[in-house]
Amino acid sequence: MSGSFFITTAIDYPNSRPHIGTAFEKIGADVQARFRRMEGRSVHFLMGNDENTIKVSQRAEELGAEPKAYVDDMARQFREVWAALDVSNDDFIQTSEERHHAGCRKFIQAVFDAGDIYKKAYTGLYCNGCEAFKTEKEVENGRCPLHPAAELKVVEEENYFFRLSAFQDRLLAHYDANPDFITPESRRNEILNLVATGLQDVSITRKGFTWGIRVPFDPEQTIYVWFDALLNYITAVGYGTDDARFEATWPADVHVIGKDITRFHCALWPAMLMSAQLPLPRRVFAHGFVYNKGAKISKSAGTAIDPMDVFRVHGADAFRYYFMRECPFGGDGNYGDDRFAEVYNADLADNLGNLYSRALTMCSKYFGGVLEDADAVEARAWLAGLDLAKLVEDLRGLIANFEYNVALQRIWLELIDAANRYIAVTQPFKLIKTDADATRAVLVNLAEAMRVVAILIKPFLPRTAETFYRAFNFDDARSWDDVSYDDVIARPAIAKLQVTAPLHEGKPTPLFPKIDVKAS
RNA sequence: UGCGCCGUGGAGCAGUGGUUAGCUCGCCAGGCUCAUAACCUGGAGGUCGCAGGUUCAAUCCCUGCCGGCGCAACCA
Repeated sequence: MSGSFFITTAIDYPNSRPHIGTAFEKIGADVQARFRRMEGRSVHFLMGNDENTIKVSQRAEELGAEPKAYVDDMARQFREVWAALDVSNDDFIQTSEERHHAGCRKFIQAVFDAGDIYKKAYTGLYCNGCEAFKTEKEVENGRCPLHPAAELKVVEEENYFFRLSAFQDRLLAHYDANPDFITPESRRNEILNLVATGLQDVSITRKGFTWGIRVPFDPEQTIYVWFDALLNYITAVGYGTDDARFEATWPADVHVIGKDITRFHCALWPAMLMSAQLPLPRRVFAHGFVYNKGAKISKSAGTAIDPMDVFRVHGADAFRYYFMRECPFGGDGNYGDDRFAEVYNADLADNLGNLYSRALTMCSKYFGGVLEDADAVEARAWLAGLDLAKLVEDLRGLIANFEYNVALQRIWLELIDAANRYIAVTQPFKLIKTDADATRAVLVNLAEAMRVVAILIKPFLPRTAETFYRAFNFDDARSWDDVSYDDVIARPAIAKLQVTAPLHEGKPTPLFPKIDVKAS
C-alpha cells in the first residue's frame, strides 16, 4: 500500500441541478476518501462537471447566457450541494477550464501520433436530443424513440474515429491480469462479455461546433464528449500542464462511477490510455442506482429529488447515513420519505442519538460530568466479550471494498446495541444508590463505547462522529483530526475523564430529534 | 432482440451447498426508568416466485416458465 490515494467520481452534466442519485455517488466516494485519509494515505479526491456538450451550450442559449457563464454558475451550485453534504473533494474540475483543454489537445495528438485515430466519412440519422447518430435498428417510425418530438436529420460528415477495435486483446489481457480492475463482480462479467464479443471503433469528434475543444490537427472539429470527459481524470492532475504533478498523482487508485457508464471507463478509457502509453487506473468501482420508491430517477419524468430538500431538514449526516446504510453501494437502492423516517428514527434517533443522551445525562447527574481515575478502569466490559480488534479489521476490509451498508450494520449491531445492552445489564441508575465506584466504572465504559463508535463512524457521519468524540475530553490525549481506526484499539490514558459536551440543565440536546411519522 | 438484475415471514431488505434462514419496521407479552414514549428480554408470523434437474443434501448450482425491472454506447 503506497502513501497516496487518488480517487475520482464521474463528472456530471450541468444541464440541471444534482439529484439524490448523483449525491449517492459523491457520498460513497467521500466515505472512501475519508476512510483512506484516516488510514494515513495522502488522498487526492477529484470531482467535476462535464461541460463541453452541445446541450449545455444550447441550454445556455435558451437562458440567454454565454456558455461559460452558464457552466460556471452551475458549477457553483453543484459545489454548494457537495459542500453542504460534507463531501471532502480536494479539487473540482470543469472541463471548460484551460487546464483541461490543454491536456485534451496534448492527449488527442498523442493518440493521433500513435496511429490510433483516422478520418472517415459517415452518413447517418442524427438525433439532436441524443447528440448521436442512430442506427436503423434504433429508429422507430423515422424518429428516435427517446426523443420522438424531434425530427432525425440526415447528416453526412467526416469525423475522426478512435481505433477501439484494435485494443480488444490487450483489454482482455488486462482484465485477466487484474481481476480487481472492474468491481463489483457482476459489472466485471458484463464488460468481459462485451469486450469479448468485439468492439467497434468510435467516433470521437464533431464538426461545426464552437463550444468544445478543437482538435489540434483539424481545427474544424471539436472533441466529442466521451473522449473529452474521460480525460478530466488526468488533466485535473497536471497532464499537459504540470508533468511533475501528473507523474506524482496518476494513476488513479479508483474511479467511482455509475453502473451505466462502466463500458466507457473499463473499455474505452483504458484503450485510450494504452494508446497514449499512460498507466491505467488501478480500479473502477461501478455503483448502483437509487430509485424513487422503485421508479427510475428521471429529470424529465419529475422523479428526481433534490438532495437539498432532504438534508435541509434532517442534516447532512442523516442523509449520508440513509444512503450508505440503506442502499448497498454496489447494488441498487431506494429512496422514500417513509423509509427515510424509519431508518432515521430507529438507527439515528433511538440508538445512536439516544445512547449519547443517556450516557451523558448519567455522567452529569451522578458525577457532575467528571469521572476521576478513568484510566484505572479497563473499559472492556461493555463489549461483552466481542473481539474488537477483529471487528475493526473486518470493517477495514468492508469499507475498502465499498461494502458500506454491511460495515454500518455491524457497527450498529455489534457496538451500539452492545452499549445499550450494557446499560440494561449493569443498571447504573440503580447502582448509583449503592456503589458509586462501580457506577463510575460503568460510565467510563460507556464513554469508551462512545469514543470507539465516534472513530468508526467518522468516514460516514463526520459531524456526528466529531460531536461524539468531543462529548468527552478525548481530544486532550489524541487529536480528533489525527485519529485512525488503530485508535479504536489503543485507548488513550486519561485520568480525569470529563463531559465536554454542551448541556442544558444536565442534559444534551438530542442529536437526532425523532421524526414524527404521524405528523408528516 | 441482445446483455443483465430481481422475486425470502404484513412492509423493506440480508444471506449461505448441510445444525433452529438473519436484520430493520410493524404486531403481541414481559422488564426497566438513565434516556429523544427511548432501552432490554421473550414471542407469533416464511412450502426462501413456479416446474423440473444435479447432489447423500439446495433458498443458495443448472434448465425451462411466470411476474417485475435495468442497460443497449445521452441521463449517476
